[in-house]
Amino acid sequence: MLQDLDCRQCIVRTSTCFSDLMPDDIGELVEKKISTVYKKGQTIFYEGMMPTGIYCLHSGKIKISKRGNDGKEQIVRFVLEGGLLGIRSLMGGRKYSASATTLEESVVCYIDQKTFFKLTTKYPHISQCVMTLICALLEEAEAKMTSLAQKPVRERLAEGLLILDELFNGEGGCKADEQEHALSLSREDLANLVGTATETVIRLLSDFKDEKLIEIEGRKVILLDKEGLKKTSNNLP
Amino acid sequence: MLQDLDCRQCIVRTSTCFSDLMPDDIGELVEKKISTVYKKGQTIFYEGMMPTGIYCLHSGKIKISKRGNDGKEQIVRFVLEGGLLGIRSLMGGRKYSASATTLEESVVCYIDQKTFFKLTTKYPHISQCVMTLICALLEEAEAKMTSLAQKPVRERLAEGLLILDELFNGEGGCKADEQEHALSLSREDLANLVGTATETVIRLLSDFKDEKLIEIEGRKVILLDKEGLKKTSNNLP
DNA sequence: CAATAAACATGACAAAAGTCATTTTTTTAT
DNA sequence: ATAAAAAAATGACTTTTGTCATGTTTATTG
Repeated sequence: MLQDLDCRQCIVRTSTCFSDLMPDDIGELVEKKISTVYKKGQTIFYEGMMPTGIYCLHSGKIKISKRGNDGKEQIVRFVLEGGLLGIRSLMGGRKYSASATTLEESVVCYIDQKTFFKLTTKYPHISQCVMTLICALLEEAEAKMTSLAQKPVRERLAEGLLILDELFNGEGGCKADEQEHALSLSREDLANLVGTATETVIRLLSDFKDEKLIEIEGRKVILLDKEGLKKTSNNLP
Repeated sequence: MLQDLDCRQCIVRTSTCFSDLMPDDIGELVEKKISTVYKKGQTIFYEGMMPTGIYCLHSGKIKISKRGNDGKEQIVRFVLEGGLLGIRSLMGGRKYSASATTLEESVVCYIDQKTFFKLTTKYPHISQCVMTLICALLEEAEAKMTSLAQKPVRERLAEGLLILDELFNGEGGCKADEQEHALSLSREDLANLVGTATETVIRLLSDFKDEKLIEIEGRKVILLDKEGLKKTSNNLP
């Protein structure tokens, strides 16, 4: 557990709904928040639990995933540095419908619901901001539903790679020359994101490699030809 | 266009977020709302348009659907009597990401955004209620994503039939004896809901009939054995 | 630094689901 | 009521995708 994080400097404040707070309220956050370091692969909350507050991702990367009826994992979305976790469930007053697991070492701050709701009451723009956030998530979820329902795996995988690159490697994704950036999800995670079997992902990745769309270096996938991937994802233009 | 609908009596008020309004505000709604009768198959708004207000479904049934990249339709959800249409897009300040089309003759009331936002400002419980609504939609969307990604078509179709029955034939669905109630979506709509080809739906429905799970009367589908359908949907318990 | 486990890769095969062609039935409109 | 159109049904066939078995490489850890 970390005690010395100062919310004043935190990326969560600059990138999400907690901007424009008065000094006293930030002070309360600094006191009340509980910061924890999670190692890669640890779970912050589990599907089925009742939320008691929200989590802010100070640093790291997190996957949000559900389990289907046969216990198979489905990755629903990712949360990056500066993002919020578990607001949907808290605001909706319902159990977590998915679990949150770190993809790499991450620092997460917990804010109990009382403190959080005190803020939303005092600052209506927070609620407004959260609403906008959730609306965007719903729009994305519906797009993904359509993809899963209509596209063959090959197209979904190409689409998934592009989305991951955009997400993990910043706006515009990874530049062609700065290839240090690369996707390092396991094949299994990739399969659970795209909705297919691990073996199918592996086969398709090596197809993509043959077609010079990507480069494979161990577990890392480097996107070589994004235009080509876009075409094979069937997302025009 | 209808002029004589009185919002005081409207099911939209009793079933959604517009309860507890002061008489004057209801009066304004009665004046400002624009009511329109849509015939079966007509579209209320199209994907890509910018919302200018919200729609309330006074009576009828509506499908909300997107088009995939190949133009194929994907049904995203349904709205029934008393429901709201297009709030997600209006609140999120974004274009409609799906279209709304009637499944039967429907009466729809339009409320322009100015009037609507005046109400949300005056009555915070409306925003709160809309938030809860959208959170529920997101939870459903994520469940459906998982279904589409993981379940074979047969299971999804059984699940779909049960959901439709629950939705269209009231809580607990259609009783075994009152078989006047029945699903009357076209096979194509069913396919676009479940994410498969029309022929596959037809074949599976006739399998279900052979297995005495359903009865087929022309285009109508009557659920005979809901327990059995639940089993074949693989949703336990 | 071995030893063990985990992740990745590939082949062979089976099952699931889609496509296309054609026929039958139902609905709609004249 | 009847013609025309739309929806439903069925068959034959192909493609896609999943599963299982097995080998190989890469990480982890005592």
